[in-house]
Amino acid sequence: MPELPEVEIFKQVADSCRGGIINHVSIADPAILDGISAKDLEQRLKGQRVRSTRRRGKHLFLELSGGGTLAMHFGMNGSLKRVSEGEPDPSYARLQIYFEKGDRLAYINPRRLGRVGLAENAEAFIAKTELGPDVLDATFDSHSFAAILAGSKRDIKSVLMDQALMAGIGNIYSDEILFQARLFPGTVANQLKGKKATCLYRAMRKTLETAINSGAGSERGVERLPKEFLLTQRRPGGRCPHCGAPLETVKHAGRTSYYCPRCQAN
DNA sequence: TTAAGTGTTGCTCT
DNA sequence: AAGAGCAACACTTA
Repeated sequence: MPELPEVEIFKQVADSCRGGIINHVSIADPAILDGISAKDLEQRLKGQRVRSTRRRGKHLFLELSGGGTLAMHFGMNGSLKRVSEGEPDPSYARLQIYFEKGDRLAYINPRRLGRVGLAENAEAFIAKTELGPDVLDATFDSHSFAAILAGSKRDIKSVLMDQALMAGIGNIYSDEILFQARLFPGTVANQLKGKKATCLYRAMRKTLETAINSGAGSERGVERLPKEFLLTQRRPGGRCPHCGAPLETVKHAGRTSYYCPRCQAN
């Protein structure tokens, strides 16, 4: 679930904790830590404040008042929740940041495929991880997007999901974006030039923005998406919201793509 | 009961 | 060098 729209919602959750002084940190599962021990992380966080938050693709950064940035990734599932004092721990809360006021921020990660680490700053983490530009960043315009497509002979679905080329899109939203753009997932990227590339770029931005505004990542997020979204039907037996044809699936690199065989012509 | 499937990423092998 | 296969993990579905 956590692709760009969901992580953007988690960012808003983290923002609501800005300014609070961290009293202590509880790490229920050190396996989700990346490159730092539980003890060191607690030492580094204690007494600090979350000064600001940033997002790049599917990564969330909590920038600390005294330097250092907590870098979070949510894996194939996972979320961030603000928990009030006295409320029980959410299931699968692997790490919790307790604030002096009593509330806390819970990093939830059932499958333990996500990671939390401490970097000097977001830029350093981004460079090390080789993350491409965030697809919703204002500087990532249709020309930058078209240039990436022109430089790849791979299928468009893989290119959209390649975090080193552009960051934020995963299996779910790439299906939705290609559906909105009426493109077959196996279309070769460098065949999408000019108007076609621009059309796909606009579909990408609009789809992600719509998902964020629909409260993606909150509970029942999919049901709150517009009914013309493929995602509302993205399951075995689902039908195209546009023409009613049964959806079909193809596999690329082990990932299942859903598409409408009539609206997304090969 | 068991096995296969799943929203991600990163490694290995070709 | 790009792309396939698989492993990491926990849970759900067939």
